Amino acid sequence: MSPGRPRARRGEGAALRDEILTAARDLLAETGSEEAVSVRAVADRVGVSTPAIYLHFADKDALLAEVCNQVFAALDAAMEAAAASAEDPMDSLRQRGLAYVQFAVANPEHYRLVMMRRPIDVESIGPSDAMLAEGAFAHLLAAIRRCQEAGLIRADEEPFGLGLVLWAAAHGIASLLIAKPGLPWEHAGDVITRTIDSIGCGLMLTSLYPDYQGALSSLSSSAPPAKQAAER
Amino acid sequence: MSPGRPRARRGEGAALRDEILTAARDLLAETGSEEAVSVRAVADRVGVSTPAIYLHFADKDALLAEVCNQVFAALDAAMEAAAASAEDPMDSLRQRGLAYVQFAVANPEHYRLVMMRRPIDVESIGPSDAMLAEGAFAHLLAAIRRCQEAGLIRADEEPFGLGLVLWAAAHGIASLLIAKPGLPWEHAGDVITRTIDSIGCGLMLTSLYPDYQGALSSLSSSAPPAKQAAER
DNA sequence: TGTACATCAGTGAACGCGCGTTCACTGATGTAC
DNA sequence: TGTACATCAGTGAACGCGCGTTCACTGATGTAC
Repeated sequence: MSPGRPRARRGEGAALRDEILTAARDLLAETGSEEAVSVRAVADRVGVSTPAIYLHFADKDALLAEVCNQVFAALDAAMEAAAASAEDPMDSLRQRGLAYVQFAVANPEHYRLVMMRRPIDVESIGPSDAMLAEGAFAHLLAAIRRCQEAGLIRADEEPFGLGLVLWAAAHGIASLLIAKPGLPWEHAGDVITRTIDSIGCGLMLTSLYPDYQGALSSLSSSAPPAKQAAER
Repeated sequence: MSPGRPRARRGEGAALRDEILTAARDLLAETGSEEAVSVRAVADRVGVSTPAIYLHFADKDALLAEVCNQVFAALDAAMEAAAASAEDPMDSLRQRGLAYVQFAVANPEHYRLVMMRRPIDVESIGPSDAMLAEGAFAHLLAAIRRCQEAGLIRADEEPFGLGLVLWAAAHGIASLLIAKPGLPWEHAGDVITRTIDSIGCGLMLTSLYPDYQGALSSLSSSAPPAKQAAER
């Protein structure tokens, strides 16, 4: 910190705030460890003394909360970009799922921060109201509604419930990839597409056919001879 | 620690080891926070001085590793018990999934410890070799094979890949419930069964019908009029 | 145009805290002779 | 049967560390008169 960075001009103190947030994000990415993101480490990386952080954030939690908001925004942007190239409403859900997992794998410690942490405030914390109200989840719900309007999912289904199902499915793969990198993920791509296909087509089936068991077994009567293959 | 617990007899020092493990598990459950499980806190709860822990465990990591093993064993036991009452091989998978999520919700901090932690050792750690070799995952693979033998899933599918899909699906719900308790989970049960049904029947469909898209649309031609419902 | 002064954007040093771990020790228990 | 002694199962005090946060301060920047 010997030479240090130049002191900001009168009205430009807020510029440091952005640098602090960027430093925190970079530290997460480079160290791959939330513990490495201490107030001291962030200040050091910016080239500023430790107490300077407190000129811009009330405390460490406030700093991390703002990082969370930025990560959620980036996740949303990634999913929207992927969905833009979708061919139809159902493919839009699929592309979102793929983009979700890819984002998590590309930014594991960021993902861990926003989706795998113990909630600080057990009561009040929805999953960051911003995410629900205008973020990635809201966009997912809109995509589900478009599927309903296209007749691909029953219109009397509650989009919120379906959204949770899809979110949980994508989150399952993403967080398992992050928490258990030692698993033999050679065919991780297969697991992802397989899950998405299963969930997607299972969703359509159970949604279009309340009696999906019957539909399935009527299909099974003309199914390929899986049993014989098993008996080889 | 003033009166303390009686000192163990000559050959009985190992009894303290079990008490330490139990104390660590109880602390996790009661505080709901891994940070609360310090070597000091564990020793205090057992009624023993802090260095006494080191007579039975090389360091804190070794202690936590043993707790992990116990939690994995308990998870396996819960799933096996649930599967015992299954009606058929497919229902066995379903019961395992339900039991998995129930275990996680009932023991959130234990689940977090074994399934949501950053891996200590990035390289060597498989997901605890014990789990893969003889634990819950191995039992899941066996259950999948029984489905294949019954002709419910194609025999030429790789059970390991399907196992990952199912594990990820259950883990998705479990870890989302734990990490985001603030979400409106009023119908958590619906999300669970909905996911299990979707995955299960999607798995059967995509597995029995490589051309599941065709099968789905042939079904769709005789589908209930979802489109009209959407147009009301 | 010059100067006193308020304010803004920081700094350096220190606070108390809890942590994992180590060290030198103690005292009861059992065993060898 | 008695006693010296090795060992086992611990204890008490202390180590250094990094953490979040606070306090009193400094010095450049702009403004009022």
